[in-house]
Amino acid sequence: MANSTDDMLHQAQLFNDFTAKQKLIIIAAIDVFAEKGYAATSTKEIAARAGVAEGNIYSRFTNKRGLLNAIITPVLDQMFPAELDDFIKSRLNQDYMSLETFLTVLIQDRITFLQSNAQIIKIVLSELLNDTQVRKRVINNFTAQYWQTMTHDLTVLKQRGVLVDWPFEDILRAIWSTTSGLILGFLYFNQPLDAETVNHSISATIKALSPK
Amino acid sequence: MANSTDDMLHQAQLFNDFTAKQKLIIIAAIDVFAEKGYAATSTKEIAARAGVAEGNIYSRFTNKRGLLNAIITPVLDQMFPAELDDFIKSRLNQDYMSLETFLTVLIQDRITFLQSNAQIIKIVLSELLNDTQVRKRVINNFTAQYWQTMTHDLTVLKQRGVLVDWPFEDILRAIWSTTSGLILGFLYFNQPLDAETVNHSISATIKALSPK
Amino acid sequence: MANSTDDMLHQAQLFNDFTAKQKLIIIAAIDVFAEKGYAATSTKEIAARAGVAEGNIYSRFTNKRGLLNAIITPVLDQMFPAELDDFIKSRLNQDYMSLETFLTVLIQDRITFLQSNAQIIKIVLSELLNDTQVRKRVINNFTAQYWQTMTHDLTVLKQRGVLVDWPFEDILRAIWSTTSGLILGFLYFNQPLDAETVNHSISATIKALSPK
Amino acid sequence: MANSTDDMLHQAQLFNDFTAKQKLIIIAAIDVFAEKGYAATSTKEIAARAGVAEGNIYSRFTNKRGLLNAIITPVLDQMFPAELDDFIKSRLNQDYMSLETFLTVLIQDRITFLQSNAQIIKIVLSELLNDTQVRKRVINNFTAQYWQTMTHDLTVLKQRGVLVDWPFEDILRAIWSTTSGLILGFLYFNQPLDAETVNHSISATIKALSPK
DNA sequence: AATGAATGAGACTTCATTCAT
DNA sequence: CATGAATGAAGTCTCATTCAT
Repeated sequence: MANSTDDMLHQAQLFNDFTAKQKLIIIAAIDVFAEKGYAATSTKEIAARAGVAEGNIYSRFTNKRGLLNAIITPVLDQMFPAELDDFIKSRLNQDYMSLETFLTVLIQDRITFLQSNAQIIKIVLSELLNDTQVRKRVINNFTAQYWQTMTHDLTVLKQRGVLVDWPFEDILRAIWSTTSGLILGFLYFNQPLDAETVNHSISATIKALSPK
Repeated sequence: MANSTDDMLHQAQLFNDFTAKQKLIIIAAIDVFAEKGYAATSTKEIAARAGVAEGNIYSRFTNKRGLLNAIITPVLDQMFPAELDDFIKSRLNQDYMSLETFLTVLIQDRITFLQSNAQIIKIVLSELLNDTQVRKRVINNFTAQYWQTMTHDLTVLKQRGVLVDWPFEDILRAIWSTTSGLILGFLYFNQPLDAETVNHSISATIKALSPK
Repeated sequence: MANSTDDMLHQAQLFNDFTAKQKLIIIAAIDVFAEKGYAATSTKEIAARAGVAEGNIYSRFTNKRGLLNAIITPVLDQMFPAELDDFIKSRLNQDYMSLETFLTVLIQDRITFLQSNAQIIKIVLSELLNDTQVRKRVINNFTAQYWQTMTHDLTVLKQRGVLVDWPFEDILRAIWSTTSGLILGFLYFNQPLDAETVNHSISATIKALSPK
Repeated sequence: MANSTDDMLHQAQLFNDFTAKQKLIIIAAIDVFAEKGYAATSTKEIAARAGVAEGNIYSRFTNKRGLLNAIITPVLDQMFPAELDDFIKSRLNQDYMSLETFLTVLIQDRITFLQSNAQIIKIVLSELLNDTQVRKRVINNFTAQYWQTMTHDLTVLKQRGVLVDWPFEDILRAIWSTTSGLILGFLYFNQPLDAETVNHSISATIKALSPK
């Protein structure tokens, strides 16, 4: 499946440091990696799809894994942002910030992110399951700053009595399960990602995490 | 990582049609496929880990993919069961069956299933992302009978007013997202799967799917 | 240049631990390595010359360097023997052992050895110049036992007053320079290795190392 | 190992026809060729070590082998000089010229030459073993004029009765074996090249070639 | 049935060389 | 003239699969 125009525009932003030909390689690699998986993809096929000589891959990315890393790194780095959305940041410490607003902004933001990077997300996901190194990077990115930011904010909500008093792990899992379920259905099973569907998921999460 | 004793006992049941030597191959293949992914695993490594000659793989399983299919088929076939748990079946049509009981039994059952087949689930999951054929089989298994069974039961609950009035897709996604999130955390990120954690997930799902 | 019949008989003894097909590979590799050097030889050419599939090289010898090592190891191990020729051993401690006899037996023995392993010697020599690892192995083989054996015997000859009183290094260099010069002329410049030529070299060494 | 200052000064003389940038390439190539051998060296590494673009190699030296030839040619041309040292020339036809003087001057001169061109000598040596073309050039340089000059002078010494009456091949081999043994020990095995060591080698050669 | 040696296509990668800038 | 990106042939090595024993 070829990248959509939107994807290509978005990827153009992610890979600004690369030359035009390098971008061709990256675009092609994203396509094939997302379709068949990293291990089942040959550099020959990538080169052919990019319309360049195979050697280019190695002069720019050192080796096949270097190409993979160049692709997934920017997405990995943005997957668990160190800072929350400005809107949330500005209102969270004010007493009128509801759980509903918090979760809505949070989940919407991540859905937009995941959808914008659909193809790369597929690759990251597949490697997450198969590659210990990638898994470690994800865990690291998660714990490094995101965890602290989130737990800080969740604590505020807990103290205000609008959030269920569970361990943060369970709360975060609930949020991410819903978000991921939505995206995976969209990415792999042609399920819609329209406003109503998203709203149901957000609504489900809000209810799930509200105290009884 | 080697299979646990529980896994091996469970797998012994799944693969009763195979000879002892074939089971050795299957056990070994499950281990390596789950660890590194199908594409990154060589038949030589499987044979070595099983302690048999490489040729044995081909005499019974035709080829590498045949071995994969032999492994994932029984799990695929049970992943979306055509019939619900006896307890649910017996009570669902009675008016005192609560959403809470329904979801608790349903989710508990799938968690038990997924956990019992942890290694194979990893393999199925990875192939789901990378292999169109496997994805089609999953979709097929899902829609064939499970969908009808579930929608029938969910309809009953909806009519009784204890279930939110959303499309079945959204309801099923909510259930499966929670369940999968729990299992994936357990399988890939060393998260616990103890009673409290499971209860929180189930509780979250119940709240999520209850009408306001 | 193909191996001579003598070489092949000799090599059959050196490589007894290998199967027939492995020996074919070794014979072919010796030929090409000796002719063009290790680095300039492709495994494809070796396989073609041996009449086997290229993969065989890797299943038996791990990699290209493994094949080189299999070839040079037995020769390296015999190049600087830990024990001298029986004849020398038996007579050296007797008072009538002359320097002439000592050197004649010693040099003749090494010439026979070097000539019998002509092709492999070429390979060893080339690697000696280009590969630090091989150089270390040679130095190690030299110092491990050969040095002690030789210096012990040379000491006896010195004490008897029939050997020039130089450092052992200089004496050994004189012996090996002559021997090597003879062999290299034979191997690379089509010079003869007949009795008269050898006798002149031995005679030169005897005179060179006799006290004035 | 980088070139010593002496080497660089010496090389500056050998490669006067080249521009500064070309000399940088030559210096770098000498280093790497001497260390790993011609075949195992990439032009990319040479360019990197020289601090120039890879294309420069090709604009002046045509190709990799052209670079090798540019390096070894001046040394090959001087290895077997057509004319002997002035001192020898002037005195050889006089009756008081001793074998001792002859060999001392001759060997000292070659040792100085070989030592001054140590790195290039390593390259020449390695190619001598692996490359038929280089071997032919050496043989040609040897036979072209050096052989005639030497045999002429050796004949004088023979007639005067101060030189052993062997074929010239054997005499020249004795001289060159000793000289080469000295240099090789110095180049590859960290052996000393001090006055005493050299004197022993020269002394050995004199004795070896004196009539009994 | 079982073995694992053998095969050869094809994977990843290197590298001498070219050529547009 | 200088650069180094680009090329693609060729190299090393892997691996699914076959088949003689």
